[in-house]
Amino acid sequence: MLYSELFLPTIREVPTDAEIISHQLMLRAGMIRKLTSGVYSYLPLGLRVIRKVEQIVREEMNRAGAQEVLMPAIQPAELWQESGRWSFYGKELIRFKDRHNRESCLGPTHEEVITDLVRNDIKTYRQLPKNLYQIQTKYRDEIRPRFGVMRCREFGMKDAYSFDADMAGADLSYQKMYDAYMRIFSRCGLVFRAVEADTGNIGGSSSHEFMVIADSGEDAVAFCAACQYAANLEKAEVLAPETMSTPVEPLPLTEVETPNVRTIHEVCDFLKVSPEQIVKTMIYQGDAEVVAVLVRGDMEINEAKLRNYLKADTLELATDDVILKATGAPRGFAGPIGIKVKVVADYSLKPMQNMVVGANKQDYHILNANISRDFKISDYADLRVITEGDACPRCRSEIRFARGIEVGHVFKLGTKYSKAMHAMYLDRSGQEQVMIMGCYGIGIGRTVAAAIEQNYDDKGITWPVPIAPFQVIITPVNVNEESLLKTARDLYDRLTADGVEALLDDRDERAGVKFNDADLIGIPLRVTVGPKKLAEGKVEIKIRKTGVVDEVLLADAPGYIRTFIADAVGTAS
RNA sequence: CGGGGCGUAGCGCAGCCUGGUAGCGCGCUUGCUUUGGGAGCAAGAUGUCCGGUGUUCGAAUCACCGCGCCCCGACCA
Repeated sequence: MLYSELFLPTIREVPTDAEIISHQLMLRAGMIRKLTSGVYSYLPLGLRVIRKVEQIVREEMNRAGAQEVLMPAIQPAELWQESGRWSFYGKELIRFKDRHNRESCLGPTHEEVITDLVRNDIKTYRQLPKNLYQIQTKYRDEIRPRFGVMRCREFGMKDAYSFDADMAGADLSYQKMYDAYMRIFSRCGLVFRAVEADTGNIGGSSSHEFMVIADSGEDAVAFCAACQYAANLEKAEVLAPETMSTPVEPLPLTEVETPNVRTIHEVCDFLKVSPEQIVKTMIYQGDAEVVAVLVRGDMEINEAKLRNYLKADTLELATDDVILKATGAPRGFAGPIGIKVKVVADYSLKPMQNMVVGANKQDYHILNANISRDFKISDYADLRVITEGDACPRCRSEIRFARGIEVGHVFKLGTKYSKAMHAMYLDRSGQEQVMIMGCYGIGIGRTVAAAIEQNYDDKGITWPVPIAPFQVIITPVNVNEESLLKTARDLYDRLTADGVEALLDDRDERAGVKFNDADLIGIPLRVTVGPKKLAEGKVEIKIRKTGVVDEVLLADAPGYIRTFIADAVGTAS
């Protein structure tokens, strides 16, 4: 490709509305342009990278035994009503009526369509297992699109769906996808971690997220410093305290006036106690029941855990009315003593003694509350958010936190969709059985953005070779010198003939401009064709990522370049 | 949806407070010079000042109503 013909508008200045580095660099490097909030066009350079990632995904999916299909973006409401998600999915689903007034939507994901496809044509265990995938555009009307291509309303996603006859088969399908994902993200040159995750509204029994470690990540990951354990914060298990603290003399229950003191912070200041002595009492409204949840004052309740514990579809903080009814006091003074709803406590309550609790009475708290003497707890459970320094639930070593970008997610769906939509098959004995499903997603554009978050410097992007838009850029320092341009052209022709993805910067620009553009767009190798070295029959080859410059005889350059690329691509895969 | 901010040339911004006929840098066009890390000189082109309504002799500037975008919170690949 000739640079002079490429549609590659680079920007020198940093666009102010781009907050994170990948967004800035994708704009500056002429990869993307925004059409409207959360909707982007890919320009030639950006699309080349997208295609590279897609190709890696395709190769690994095929290698894992999945088959590519392509499903529609337009989907009828009936399928979604059948699965129950038409009412459940919410505003994120872009709905519309066609000219015949039929309710439709733009697919945010394809469990319904694939399940419909499979149930119509797969009838027997002999046809199972199957794993079908597609790389297709998804539509989600995100509450707040942000970070450029990282979180947008229209985006490219690889989604795969497995169908198995039994659990053992489903587990194997899941493992194959898990392994394929490990290879995919490794090949993309990413530093990532597979973490245990909550299943969210896709549903199902278990799941892993593939997190690219980056400070700009929207997700927090808890991981063990010693073992392989890693989990999304909302999933990470917290162990019950092993040892009780040394018993102290229970002090008499004392009610104190705490005018307008509501938050943990205010209580600490007012009563001169530390948060560890306080019990936080939160009133939640589950599907049908109202519960009081207790956790130590310095800790946070994990609503995902609570929802799972209560087996509730919906869960939210109780309204002021409900709180008043349950406690007899306004928000801010709830406590377990005399409360009129079921009380569950996080394990963190177990060792606490002489605690500070709300008095269920406006402007009052109670000192020296003790479990069983003063109030009862109907159940203990793991209900809090893990904190840094907690014990690893697997090996009891120390938990640390990192930020991550979720680029992939694998779910064991079980029978959630196959049951609702009657995806059945006949087993060996002629009995009708429900298929066991799994689903597996990769955000293509997000993977590209994540790769930039991990591969850049002050000059621009430093692409990992396997996903670079071009492998080498050839820069004649002055195209008005015939010999330089001709040498560069010959080298370009030779490399292209060898199957190397080369870009020839034949623009009549100053060398500095070309060098800066080459650095910005991040091509792994730059061959500089200049008068000084050419007089010795040499060119310079600069490695973008390391900055290392090698002087190479012109005749040796193609070999040098092919070896470099083969090593880089080979090592990664 | 709640809270904050912004909207003036392709990009980055000033001008707005205190109303008086639109400006800077970069980029773009042409010419000459220059040519190994974002060149110099000269001459140019480019604006529904987000939109509407109002106030005023006069509105980018003041008021009201919209719209769009960005950032912070609940969602997710």
